[in-house]
Amino acid sequence: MKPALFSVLCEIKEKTVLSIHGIQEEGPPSAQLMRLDNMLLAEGVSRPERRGRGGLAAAANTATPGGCPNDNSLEHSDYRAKLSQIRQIYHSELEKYEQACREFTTHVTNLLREQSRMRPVSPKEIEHMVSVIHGKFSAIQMQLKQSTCEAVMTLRSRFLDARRKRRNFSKQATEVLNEYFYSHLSNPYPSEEAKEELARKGGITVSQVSNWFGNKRIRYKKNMGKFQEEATIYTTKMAVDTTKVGGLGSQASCPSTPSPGPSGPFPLTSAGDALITLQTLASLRPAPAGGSLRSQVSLRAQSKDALEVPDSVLGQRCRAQVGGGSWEWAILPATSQPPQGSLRGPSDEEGPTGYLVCCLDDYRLAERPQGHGSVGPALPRPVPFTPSPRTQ
DNA sequence: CCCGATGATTGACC
DNA sequence: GGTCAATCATCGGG
Repeated sequence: MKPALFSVLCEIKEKTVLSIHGIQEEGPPSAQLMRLDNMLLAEGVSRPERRGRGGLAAAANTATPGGCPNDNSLEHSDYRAKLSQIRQIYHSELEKYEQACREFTTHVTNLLREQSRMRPVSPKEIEHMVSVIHGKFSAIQMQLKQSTCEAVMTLRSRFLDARRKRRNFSKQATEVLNEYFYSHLSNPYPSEEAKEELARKGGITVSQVSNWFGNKRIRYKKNMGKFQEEATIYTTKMAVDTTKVGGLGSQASCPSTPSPGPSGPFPLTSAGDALITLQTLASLRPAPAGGSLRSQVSLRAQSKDALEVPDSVLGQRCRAQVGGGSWEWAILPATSQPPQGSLRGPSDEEGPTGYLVCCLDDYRLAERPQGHGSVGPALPRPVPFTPSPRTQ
C-alpha cells in the first residue's frame, strides 16, 4: 500500500513541480541590483571596515576643493564617521540576513529531507526550494542595499552641501588677497600665475581667488568710501613690508606683478607701486608757518594706526608739495626722533583724521624717478580702477 | 535674533 | 573663458 501511494504522490509531484517551475522561474538578477552593488563598492560601503583608509577618503578629497584645511579635516572626519556608521549597520544587517538565510535554508532542507521519508522529495526540488529561499532573502538584501545607498546619497549630498556652505577665509588668505588687491588697485586683475600664487599663499583654490577678486572689485567700486580705511591699512602694511625687506618696490608680499599697463590711473612700475603706498598712507602738504619749507613736512595721518607708519617711510622717497604749489620728489630723513623732528598725533578733539606733524630737518629733494610725470599732486588716496578697458 | 560682511552661484555680456 | 552684477546663503558680532 505504502509504495503504491508513494508512486502516486510522485506523479502528482512531478506535475506540481513543473508548474512551480513555470511560475517561479525568474530572470537574471536585475540591473538595478548590479547598480546598487557597484555603487556600494564605489562608496566604500561594500568593503569591510578599514581604519582610516578606503574609498571614502578619496571621495572626501574630491568633495572639498578649498577653504580652511582645518575645517576640511573636521568635515572629513564627520563624513567618515557617518559613512562608517552606515557601513557598520549595512554589514551587520547583511550578516544577520545571511545567517538567517543559512539557518532557514538548513531548516527547510532538513525538513524536506525529513519529509522525503514520508513523501517523494527530489534533490532537484530541494535545490529549487533553496533557490527560492535565496531569492526571497536576496530581495530583502536588495532592499537593504537600496536603503543603504539612499543613506549614503543623503550623507553625500549633505556633505556636498557642506562644501557649498560658506566658510570665511583664514586671516592669512584675506591678507594675501587684500595686499595684492590694494597694491594693484589700478588694475586688480591678477593673471593666472598670480592667482595660482595667491591661492598657494592663502591656502585656497584658484577659483576662490577669482571669486574673491570678482566680489572685491564690485564691492570696492560700489562703496569705495567704506573701503578707504581698509585701503589705508593694507597700503600701510605694504609700505612697512617693503621697507623691512629692503627698500622700494621689492614686492615682498606680492606674487608676480603684471604690469598695470598704460590705461590704468597708475601707470607705474613696481617701484611706483611702493610710491603709491607711501602717498596713500600720508598725504604731504606744506608745513605750517614757522619753518623752512624745505625743512618741514607735514604728514597727514588718516587714522591713529597710520601714525605708527611714518617711521617706516622715513628715508624713503616721496612727493611733497613745496611752496604751496609745485610737487617735488623728496627723500625723508632716516629718523624723525627728536630733536630733529617733533611728532604730534591726531588728538581726540581732532577726530580720527588728524595731523601728524613731523618737522624734519633733513628733508631734501630727490631726483624724480624715471618715467613719471613731473607735475601733478601725489595721489592721496587709492584711485578707483576703471573696469574697462581691461588691461589683461 | 538682527544685520552687515562675505564666499559662492548664476546668467548675461564681451 | 573671464568678468560683471545680482542674488543667495551662511557667518559672526552686537
